[in-house]
Amino acid sequence: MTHPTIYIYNTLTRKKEEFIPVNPNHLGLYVCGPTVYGEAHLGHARPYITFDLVIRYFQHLGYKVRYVRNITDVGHLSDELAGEGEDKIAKKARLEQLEPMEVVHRFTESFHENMRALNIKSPSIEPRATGHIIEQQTMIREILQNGFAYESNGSVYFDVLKYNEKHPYGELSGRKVEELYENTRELDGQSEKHNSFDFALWKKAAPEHLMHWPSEWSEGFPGWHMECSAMSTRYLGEAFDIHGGGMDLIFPHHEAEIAQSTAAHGKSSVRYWMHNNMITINGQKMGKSLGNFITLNELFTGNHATLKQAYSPMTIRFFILMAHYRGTVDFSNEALQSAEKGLDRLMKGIETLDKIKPSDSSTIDVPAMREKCYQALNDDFNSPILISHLFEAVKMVNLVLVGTEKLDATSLQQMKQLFSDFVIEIMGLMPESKDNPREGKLSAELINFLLNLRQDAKKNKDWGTSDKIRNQLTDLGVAIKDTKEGFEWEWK
RNA sequence: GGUCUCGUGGCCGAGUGGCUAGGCAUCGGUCUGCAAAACCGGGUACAGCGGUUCGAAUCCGCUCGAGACCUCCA
Repeated sequence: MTHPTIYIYNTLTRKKEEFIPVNPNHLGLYVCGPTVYGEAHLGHARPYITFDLVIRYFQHLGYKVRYVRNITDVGHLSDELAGEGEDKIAKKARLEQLEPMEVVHRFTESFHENMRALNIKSPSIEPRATGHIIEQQTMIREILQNGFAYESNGSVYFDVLKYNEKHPYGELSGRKVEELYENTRELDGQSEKHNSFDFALWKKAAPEHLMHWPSEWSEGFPGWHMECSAMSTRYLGEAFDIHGGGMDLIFPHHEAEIAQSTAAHGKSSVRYWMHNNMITINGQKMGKSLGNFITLNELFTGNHATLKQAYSPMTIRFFILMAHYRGTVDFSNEALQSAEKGLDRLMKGIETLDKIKPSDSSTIDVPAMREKCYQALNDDFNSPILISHLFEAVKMVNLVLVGTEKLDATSLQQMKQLFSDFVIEIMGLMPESKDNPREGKLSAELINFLLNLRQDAKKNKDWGTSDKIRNQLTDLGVAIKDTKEGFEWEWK
């Protein structure tokens, strides 16, 4: 099977590179998943939607995809005080008087619900850090044996200086070890480390620490960056195609991953590093630490002071796809509303296709449009360009309906396939049924009855009655659209 | 302070040397009893200054402004 050439921007080289899979016709992709200690917010949606587009496109092209996205349920320190830092999850658990695994379970479920709502495909494997302690310990041993780590007071640290003698440290983030000397902040508990920029592979647990496992070094827990190295190797091998995640993970997380893998196996396992940019709000990064985030559930319900209305999952999805993944996206009600209307226009275009009767001839070159769509995606997954082509297609469809353009049976079928492939399958945009919260008070039959009554009134030029029905129903939340044939309506 | 990114029409957001991106809003038109909805169409923007070039939003320099990373972060 031959595939089109895909160009991917590789963070490592800072340019677009031709994608060549490690194994022909296969894609191995690892994406850093969430730390499940709180509800997912809008910022979390971005990488998972971005890489959902990636896997959907590769699958569309016929690649066999193995997509691994982890759940971090242990390990990342929450305090700046590295020495006394406690696990984020353990901390939350203590605050809420819950077992750590209870917290993990709750927010994992919530995360999954959000992902499902956004029509994000489930990964092939969703490994958990706590389920791979053995693998992480094994890898730590390899790094120790290769001389790139040292034990100190029950903890194991990565020896950045020693590593840097043989392999360049800082390639991905563009940092140099000499600069790290100047720029790394002095933290407590640094005495165990040879250098401030050394990072923990294994951490000895404090007595009150709830999550810990036995090891030859200490009763403790794995360091911040081990899980991704260990689990990506376990499920994708020592060389795989793409590793993705948010830009904020480049340093130190992904830099550390490269160092760990190289220290253990002699080479980095990743061919292409892909990083999505951040979502901003008022020009600032949306994030937990700044407290300026809006959770996905809040978006879906409109239940947040900043929100002027609720935004459906597909609106969020479309909003994110309207920008290229490497640019920032600034949140605003105006931008979301614009996305909502744009999406509506796109989906209406698909509905319009079903109303079209094929002509004898065609004035539209559908295969050429399709080719343009492929080109957009092949160029580093340029979804905004793809969307602009699809809007062109919508315009064509509308012009066919009006009679300005023509589609024969073959072209009509090709056009339907175009939308089905690119909108539904690849971009993952699903038609959404509008909520009808007033259904309890108003039934569809009753509305139809009233509108038929209005039709009769209109025939008799009884505009008073006709407008009264229209105005009343409008006030009750029914959007009436008069058409040539009669009327249509929907919940507003 | 160090490293890096960005500044596009009312708003969002593509585009990297010459060819109308697109969406939302607005305005005009079609349709309609009037509306609404829908559809069609118009408007030529690229922070400022200087340079390279036949030609720059696109390359180079400077200035101003915004942001990211350097600590957990998607």
